Amino acid sequence: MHDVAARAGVSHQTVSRVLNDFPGIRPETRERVLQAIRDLGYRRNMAARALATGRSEVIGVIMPEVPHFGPTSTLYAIEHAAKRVGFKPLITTASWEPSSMGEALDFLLARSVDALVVMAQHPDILAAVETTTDVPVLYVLTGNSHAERSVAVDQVAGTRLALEHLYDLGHRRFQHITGLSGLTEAQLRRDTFVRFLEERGLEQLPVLEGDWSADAGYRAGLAVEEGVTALFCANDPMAMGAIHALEERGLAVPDDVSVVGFDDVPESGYAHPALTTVHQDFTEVGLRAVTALMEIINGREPGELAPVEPWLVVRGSTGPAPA
Amino acid sequence: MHDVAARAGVSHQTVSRVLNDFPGIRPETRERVLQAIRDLGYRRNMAARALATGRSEVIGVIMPEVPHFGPTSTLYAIEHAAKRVGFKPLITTASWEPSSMGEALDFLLARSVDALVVMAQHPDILAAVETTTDVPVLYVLTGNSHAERSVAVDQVAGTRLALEHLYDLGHRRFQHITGLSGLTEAQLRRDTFVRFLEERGLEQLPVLEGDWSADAGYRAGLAVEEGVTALFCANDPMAMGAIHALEERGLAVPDDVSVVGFDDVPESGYAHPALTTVHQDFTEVGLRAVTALMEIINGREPGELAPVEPWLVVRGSTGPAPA
DNA sequence: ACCCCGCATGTTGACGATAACATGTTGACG
DNA sequence: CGTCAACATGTTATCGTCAACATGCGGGGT
Repeated sequence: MHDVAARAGVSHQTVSRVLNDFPGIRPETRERVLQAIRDLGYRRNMAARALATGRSEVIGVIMPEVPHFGPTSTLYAIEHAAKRVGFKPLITTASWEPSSMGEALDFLLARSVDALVVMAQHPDILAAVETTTDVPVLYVLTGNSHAERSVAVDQVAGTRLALEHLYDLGHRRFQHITGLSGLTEAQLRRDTFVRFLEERGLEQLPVLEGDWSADAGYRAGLAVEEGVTALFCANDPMAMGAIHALEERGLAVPDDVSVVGFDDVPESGYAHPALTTVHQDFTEVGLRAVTALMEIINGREPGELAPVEPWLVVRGSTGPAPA
Repeated sequence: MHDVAARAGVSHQTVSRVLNDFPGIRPETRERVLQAIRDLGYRRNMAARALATGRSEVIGVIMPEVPHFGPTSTLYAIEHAAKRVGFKPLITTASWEPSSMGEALDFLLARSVDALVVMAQHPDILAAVETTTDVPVLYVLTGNSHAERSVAVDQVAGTRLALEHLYDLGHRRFQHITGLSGLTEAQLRRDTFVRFLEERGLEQLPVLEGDWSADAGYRAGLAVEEGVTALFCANDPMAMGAIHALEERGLAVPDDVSVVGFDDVPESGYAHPALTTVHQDFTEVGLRAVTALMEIINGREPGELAPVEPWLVVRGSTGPAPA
């Protein structure tokens, strides 16, 4: 910066002002500085800037350890939204063990991130984070729990859309393949499933434990009970695995069993049969998250953090209940 | 840091030494400092550290703008490998326009990243990057071009595995659905496809343009020529889309047409029919990339950057050529 | 008893930017 | 013609850390 100042024949402070778009710089001076910057290929050192200002224009993002569709899509959405306001995400993964979460936090906070996005998949850690720091924190992908500080797709609504669709088609014997045990979204879908059956007075068959993977879906599909006609899967890959298993067992989809997934991954329209699924708009989630964080960073109150509404995409994997 | 020093009754420099594991500190003193750190919940300011040392323990990663399986898997692999050596990835996306790439570079270099991973999907930008900076740069996912500074799965080998498999099954009429035009990996798979047909003296039918998406695969599948019995798709989602299209046209897979994908996404084993595909070990790519970068950062020569070998996973979507 | 050496720790000055305050230069106005 | 804003720019201190050098202290060799 000093060199730039010398070359432009001004003080380093003037260079700083040009860089930060301060008012009250003669256009001619500004041009001289900009030219010097170009000539020298100067790039400002953000570490120094961060030290002086306490801001870094970086958003810390804590991701789950396994790269599933939801988190990665959201990450991309955050990146794109953040880029437009000059921020970038600094990524770290953490499991839900407190030590892992603690390390992730330490790392990000030590780098003086301006905000934190926690893709908190486990309820226990939520509180722990907030007490550790005064950096604005937003939870993402937590269903609609922690509504105060969370941006998420409404899991309860999504689950109900799927189940009502099946119910309306005449199905009365339901089973559910869960997401990875302990994660808030998996738990919300599961709880809503159980409650739905209760409300309608339907038989509670055992819930099948999954972990989001197509492999788990396949295994669970092998364990689906006889007589079940409606299978609600906590995500699309598990639905694909389950369909594969059902067909191996001689059960046709949707003639014998209707299957619904969750996420609407881009391939789901081309599965066989094409998958009926709940669409989640992760782009919107990322956008709202970044928008809200910017409000907080700039000292304004973020608007209402309404849950993002999912919608049902009906395709070939669901049909009327067999007689 | 000053507060910690005061509380432990030492100078701030001693605190610094403890933090950085310098030798020659009395165990008792070290313990006192550590206790003070714990008491005060002190966290060191990496911006200041970065300013003083010029190192940040951050790896800049430039990703393509669209979150496909390969880049995201690799990103995760990089994150996991980097975490073990105390680094984290700072993410930015860029298209292959020079301005976009330039912005991404400026952002990352301004933050004094210690190394750069470029998921360079376009050959033109490769050179541009290197002249801009003296930070160690590694290209990832570039096929086996730029072997000097690149870690990648051997695209030529992978493509040949797929094509030889089909050839050995008796297929003689091939078509190819490409990845997004202009990207190095798509180009390598395409070039290798064309060369393979030349070598075997097979008819060159038009190459079908895709963009990695299942939608594009579906559209291309509708355009597959009559009489084609072997379809090589540049990735798995396009293969799924294409299979869907073929079956809509009354062509059975694999009885009429054999289809091979690329990537081995976790769902491909549960597609219908299960997809024969080329497995790419992105975890290995990420690991090798980080390992090599650490060598360079620490002033050692990185070992040979051998391409990662892909392998073929044969499943139900390929079979003998029809008579 | 003296010297010198090595260990453990303290002191000072970067690093590269911003913030707060200080200065110089115009031009309008009484 | 002198005064005082308002504007444009310069000067100095500061952010939190590390590196280089300085210091104090105890002990072994002669």
